[in-house]
Amino acid sequence: MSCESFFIEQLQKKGFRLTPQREIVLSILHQMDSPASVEELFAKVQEVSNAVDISTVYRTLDLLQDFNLVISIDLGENHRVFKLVGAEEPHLHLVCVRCDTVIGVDIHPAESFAATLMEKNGFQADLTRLNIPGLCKNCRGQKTRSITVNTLNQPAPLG
Amino acid sequence: MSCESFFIEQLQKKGFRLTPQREIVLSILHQMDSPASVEELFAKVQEVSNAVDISTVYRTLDLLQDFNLVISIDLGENHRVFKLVGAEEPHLHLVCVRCDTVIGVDIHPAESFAATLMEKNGFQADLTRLNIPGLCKNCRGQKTRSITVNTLNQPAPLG
DNA sequence: ATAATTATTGCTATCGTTTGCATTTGCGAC
DNA sequence: GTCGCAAATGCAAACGATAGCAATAATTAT
Repeated sequence: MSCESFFIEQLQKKGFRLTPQREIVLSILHQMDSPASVEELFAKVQEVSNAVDISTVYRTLDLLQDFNLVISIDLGENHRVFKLVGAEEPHLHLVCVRCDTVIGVDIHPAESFAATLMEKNGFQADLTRLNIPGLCKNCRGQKTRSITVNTLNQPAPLG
Repeated sequence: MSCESFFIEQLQKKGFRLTPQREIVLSILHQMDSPASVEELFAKVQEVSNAVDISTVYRTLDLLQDFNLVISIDLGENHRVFKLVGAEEPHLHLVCVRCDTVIGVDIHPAESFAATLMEKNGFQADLTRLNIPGLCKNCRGQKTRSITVNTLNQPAPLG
């Protein structure tokens, strides 16, 4: 697969090595159909070989992120998930703060917004790393929220 | 100050208590002129009273976030900073991935973009929690980047 | 003012992630 | 193939952040 061949190519270019551990982690990422936590990924890696250490999984994920083959998404509450993006068009991610679903969407609607930021602030936004928090279609429909959450969502003070 | 009075009001409303520790943390946040890490905040808190535990600082920051008086910004690399926003208009944050500077900007240019997301994806974006990664004016000018970083920033593979 | 109630604290243990280091192993040179 | 070197690994220790819990202290009722 070309995702693997790109990985191998990148490794060789940098003088890094192709190891069984790295192949396993990449293949597991391929199997996932939604972004997965380290815990999930490590569990699946261990099904293949229980000799692989979790620190190697972390290190491989870092490497894949450097290669832009994987992105990580912060779900808040110290919850982070990883997603293989190598084969896809660049896109941004809508992250539901309620159910943690991640939706990849076309990057183009954001480009005029990015242009405004550049014009007004001289800031060059990196839309491929942009994760947008909010409520997905499903969760938006569900209005039953706990009292605690409701009362906390009040307007900010004035001074 | 009205930020403090809002805090006290919110505490009373929920049956929570105003403690010296909470007052200290809030006053330290007031002193900071840029977003600060827990490490920095805790150091300053200890200058006031070294009896305050770091877990209390964490808990107070959580509480202030629930009250929408404080926001936290993920700088990546497991680096998180906190910023007092109680007195400000809601705005979004431009986060420089190079120097970690955080710039607060007006939320309005993002609203048409948010409208597009709602229309196309049924997703209700929360712009007040939106942090946009990219390069700030200063860092955009500096083209001298390490070879490692340059070679890593290559287009994604096709398949 | 005093007592009762219960939120909050500091301490400790724990969890998830990272780092240091000796050992292993991939990979190029021979 | 074998050798040599440096990258990568597994292990264990360290680190930042969190949770449990007994002791403390802020608020309410008396």
